[in-house]
Amino acid sequence: MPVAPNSSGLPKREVNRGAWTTQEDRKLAQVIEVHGPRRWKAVAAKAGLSRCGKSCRLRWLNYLRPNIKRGDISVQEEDLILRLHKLLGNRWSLIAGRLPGRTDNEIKNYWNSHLSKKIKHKQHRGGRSTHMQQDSALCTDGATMGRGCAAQREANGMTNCVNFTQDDSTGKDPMNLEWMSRFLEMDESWLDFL
DNA sequence: AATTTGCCCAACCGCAGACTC
DNA sequence: GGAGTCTGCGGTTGGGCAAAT
Repeated sequence: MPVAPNSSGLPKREVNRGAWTTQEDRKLAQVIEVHGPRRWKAVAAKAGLSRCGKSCRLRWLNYLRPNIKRGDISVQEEDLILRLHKLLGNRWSLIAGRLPGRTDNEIKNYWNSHLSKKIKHKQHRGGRSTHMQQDSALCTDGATMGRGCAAQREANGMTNCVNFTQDDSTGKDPMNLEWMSRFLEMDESWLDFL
């Protein structure tokens, strides 16, 4: 009975899974240093790792990439996440793109473990006037809204006023959190139209 | 001290769009 | 234009750990 290939094309049995070892990290970092962070399948092969390309990419983006900030999300960052989520929905990569050094995975985890609970808790205590509550009114369930809600807004041309790209996700973006925070304050006005 | 429960986060999976031939 | 491959994204899972019992 042949082993069914996974999405990377490699037989499941031959692919290493689970936590990365420091040795694997080192090998991956070395290859990326030489060949750059692209052609992930080739990177995995060159590094001699029994990992699929996707796994290598994820490891690089979420852990090995330079300028990564880990843990200790500040109050300012948290506020920014809340505001951006209100505008963009579960578009974690876009939100992460506005938070230098933060990854989409980290923000997604932070949202799911901290902020979504905060919002629920706040909602439970009554009142629907804060922007956090508006958020849940816009997108009833953060976990299921996903691309749909944000895509809907894109279809309505609502993201035109906020031209987000991910090119600056490495932290080179000159825009700082304070600027973005102030911008979002202004931008909230369009929510009244919803 | 042992077991259970709940939380956090790294990693995986499936899908869709972009790219290449 | 179409098929195959690659890349990026968001949702979900499961292992490890700490707190609670």
